Amino acid sequence: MKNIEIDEELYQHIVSHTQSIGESASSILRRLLSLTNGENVKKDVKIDIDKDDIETKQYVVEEPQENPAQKTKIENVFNFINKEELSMQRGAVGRFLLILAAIYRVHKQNFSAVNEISGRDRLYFANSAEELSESGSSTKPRQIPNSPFWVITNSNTTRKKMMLTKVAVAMGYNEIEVEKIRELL
Amino acid sequence: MKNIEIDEELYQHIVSHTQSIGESASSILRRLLSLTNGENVKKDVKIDIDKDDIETKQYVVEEPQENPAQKTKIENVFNFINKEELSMQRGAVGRFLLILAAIYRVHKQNFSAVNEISGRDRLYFANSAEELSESGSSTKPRQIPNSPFWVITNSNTTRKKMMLTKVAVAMGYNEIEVEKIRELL
DNA sequence: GATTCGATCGGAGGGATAGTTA
DNA sequence: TCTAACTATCCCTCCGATCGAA
Repeated sequence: MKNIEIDEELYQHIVSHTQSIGESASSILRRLLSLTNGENVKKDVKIDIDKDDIETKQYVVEEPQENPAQKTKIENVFNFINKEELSMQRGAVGRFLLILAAIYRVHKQNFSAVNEISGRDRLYFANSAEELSESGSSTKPRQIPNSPFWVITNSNTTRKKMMLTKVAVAMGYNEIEVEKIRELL
Repeated sequence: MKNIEIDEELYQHIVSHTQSIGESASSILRRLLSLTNGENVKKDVKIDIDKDDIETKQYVVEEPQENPAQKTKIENVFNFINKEELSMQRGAVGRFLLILAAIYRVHKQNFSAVNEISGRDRLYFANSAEELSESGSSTKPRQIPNSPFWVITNSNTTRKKMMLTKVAVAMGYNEIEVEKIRELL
């Protein structure tokens, strides 16, 4: 649980959308932000069970699709990638960030695994610009759009591709899928 | 100010939509909940003007009266403008081109009127990079995306806004609409 | 003078490649 | 020592504020 500070007016706005006695701020906000059930369910049981159980639960809750577990996965990533937008970027950095943002959207839950990916002495990913700046010089940290994650940007395109590869692998993609992702850069 | 307690996941969701360094929870939430006005607006102009002026400004800028012809026109332009895409551009040039591209899409027929818009000795618009290059030095011509038109790009932001204004006027927009367009930059 | 306009030039971003380290 | 992996310097391009010109 986290505490955040909001202004009076916003508070009243949230309160006014209460739909049941004793409803929590999280619950109201989730409804207002359309972040309903799916994620709720996982959250609600976290208190009682351990990590592994949660994973199991998730699979139950998530799409019970047949075979194409991988197929839907890659399609999801590409659903969040606007080819037009990608090709519009003036350099590899823009594309890099867009691809990472797409992967983040699809893998919010375990995206933090990217924090394990790093170079010999520089960090590659972190949750703040500072951490990255401190791990090397001129690392040029950039925030992955709409995510709390940051990446290092000072590297050649080859290394950016390697980084993408590692991220894709960490998210569980297979060789072919990884190749597709890396080719987007 | 009020404090509310929310779950970890919801917290991450909110954080991930931060759009500026040090942005407050209220500000992010207001954006996500489309509660634009209120404190946000006031904040943005606080530096320059006093409270009374703010109130006035707000009322003026709000509500674009219902005048069917104008309404549909402005809606058309905005249909072709992806706010996300705009805010993603790293500089004014990117936004400038995107806005012009949107106007072009809506006003293909008489867009060539922009060729009349020019500076003291430089051309501002033309149908080729060469024409623009020849009319001045380091004019940095860029093609308006998905159009046969080119614009000069070497100018300060103020001038780019003026150029947008002239284009909007040439396309027949009224004062309020022009202001909305120029504010996109 | 006052104002508008042009384009130079300082600054930031991008990323290949020279240099460093294991 | 040689090589592979990694870092970050440094050159190039883009941006656009600023200041000189008209």
